Amino acid sequence: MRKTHHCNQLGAEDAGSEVVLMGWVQRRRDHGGVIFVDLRDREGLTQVVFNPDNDAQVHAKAHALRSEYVIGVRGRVTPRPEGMVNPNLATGAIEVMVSDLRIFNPAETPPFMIEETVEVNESLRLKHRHLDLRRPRLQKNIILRHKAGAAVREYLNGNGFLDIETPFLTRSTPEGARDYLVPSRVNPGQFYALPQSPQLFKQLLMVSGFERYYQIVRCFRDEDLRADRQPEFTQIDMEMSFIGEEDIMSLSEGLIAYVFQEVLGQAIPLPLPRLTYTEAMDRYGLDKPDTRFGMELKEVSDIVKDSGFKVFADVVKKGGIVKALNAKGCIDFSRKEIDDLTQYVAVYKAKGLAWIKVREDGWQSPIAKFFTDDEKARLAERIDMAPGDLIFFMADQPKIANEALGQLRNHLGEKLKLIAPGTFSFTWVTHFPMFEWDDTEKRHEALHHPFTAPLEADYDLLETQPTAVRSRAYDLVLNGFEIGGGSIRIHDMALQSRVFKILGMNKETYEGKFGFLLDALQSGAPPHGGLAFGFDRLVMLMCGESSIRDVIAFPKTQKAACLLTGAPSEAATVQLDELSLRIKATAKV
RNA sequence: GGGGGUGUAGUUCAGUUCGGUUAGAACGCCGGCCUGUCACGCCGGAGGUCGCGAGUUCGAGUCUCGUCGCUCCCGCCA
Repeated sequence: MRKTHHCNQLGAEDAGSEVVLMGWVQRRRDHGGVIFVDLRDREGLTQVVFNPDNDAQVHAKAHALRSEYVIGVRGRVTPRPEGMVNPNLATGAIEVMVSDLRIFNPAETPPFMIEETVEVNESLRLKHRHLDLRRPRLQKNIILRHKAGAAVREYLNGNGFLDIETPFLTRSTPEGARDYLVPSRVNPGQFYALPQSPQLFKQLLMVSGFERYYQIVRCFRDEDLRADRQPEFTQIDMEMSFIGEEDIMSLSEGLIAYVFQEVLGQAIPLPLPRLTYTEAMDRYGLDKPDTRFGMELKEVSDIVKDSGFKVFADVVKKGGIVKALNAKGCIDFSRKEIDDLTQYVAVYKAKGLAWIKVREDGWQSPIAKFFTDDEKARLAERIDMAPGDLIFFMADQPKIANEALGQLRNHLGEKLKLIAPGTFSFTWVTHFPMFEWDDTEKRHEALHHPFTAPLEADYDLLETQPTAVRSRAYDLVLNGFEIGGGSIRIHDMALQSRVFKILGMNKETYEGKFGFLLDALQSGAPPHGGLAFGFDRLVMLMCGESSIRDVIAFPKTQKAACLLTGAPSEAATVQLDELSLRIKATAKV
């Protein structure tokens, strides 16, 4: 018996032919006489029929069938009787009259139904992931993921990129995320690190002259998990030589457009819109703006800086900003709803949330009395107030005010249903700052990574005013998610050394950690740059999912555990001995 | 490390407000009947460590404390 068709293939035109189908019993409907079985494989469902008049022996055998039994059937494709066609099924015009049945394997009753209709607790799904993966949603997601990966390879192969593998057992580097460490047996007391990304290797491949590299590659970061963050995740990693921002951005856009066209049949108009980091922060408060809806932020610091409202005036005097968000037509928000929103922004360290309800006959607001008529008029114009509007104000240091109001904007966009389902809204964000001052560590940190090139126009500011230096980094944002990011790299040893110094690394430190990179930069390094896409996030958005767990075949829980295999687990003493490791007594077992 | 949500039958949930008889429903499962169903139908049945552990109480699914899992978020994530 050999499978001749998938369960989505047969139609009226196949009537009369003898076929063999194999798959799982989705559902059985036993009428005492005739028995119907919906047979499922990865492609679809076909109704197969056991009729005692046709073959009493096979019919008797079919009584034993239960959900998820794995069977093979041989039979004749038959048009369904008049009025029995099922329009909801791709193969609904026909059925297969079974003449031979093989039960390859019976199955226990599954812990949850293998169908879409029930939402099942996620820990149960993860424990029985092999069963969860049988369900239509994950089947669809995993297949879409495959198609997206295939399209990526097609596009990059066709554009002169070489797929080159890089090591997983590599060296721990300072900065960035916490590394996953792997002890070395042959070098007691020493460790490899799993790569947070193949960053340095791909730069070295450019130095080696490969010109265009890509890899769909696993990366590892030992940080706390989120709906869009797993400890191991997949990047589409790319690097190119002899190029600038424009080259890599247009190539990346082309890749995205190709993938969306091939996988979803969706045309993405190019070029994609661009925002500078400054514009993004100004208009959306976030460096990964959700551009699927408007409701942009407006800064009003200049209007309120001398106002009688001390909270606003003082914030501006201390270098802070005051920004406003106009929730159009939301005047009917209750006191409780506004309180809830205040709670919402408090998560982002906002100290309060001032508001104004714009009525036909004037403002209703706890803060209205503090403003002069002139200030009111200017605010009304700046914020585009109209009767029925609800205005929110945030006054704080720029970082907090932007973050809190930007998150509030996203929250309201969802709450007010301003986002049309199925929308894909891309934007580039460019000209990120090079450095950020870390107040805890009392030093500058690279916003992107230490190998990102500064904008040439800002070289002079490197030592004098590091936080004003803009970088040649760019992120690609889709629906408020950072789905990709990259930069033009430093290909000059002297410049790289200056950047390391600003990051607070002395010569010994960076030569010890990155000596191999500095050597490479002096060995004839071409100008180069690249970009990496978060493949899981991209696929998640393409699938319309809200967690990357739903596009990863075997994901981990928030505690970084695999409920299917039971990883992580304790190691045997013999193994630890071989690795010269001992577990601290204080470690929780 | 912190904050929120959640855990009751195989599954999804109700019951918890205000402690009180034998913890319910739907789906699934098992058995019987049924020859045109496709979420088949009808009849019958089984199935519970109320996450776990303490405590309060005459009595705890319900109250208190602790603990564990899952989840969302903050911190963290070059």
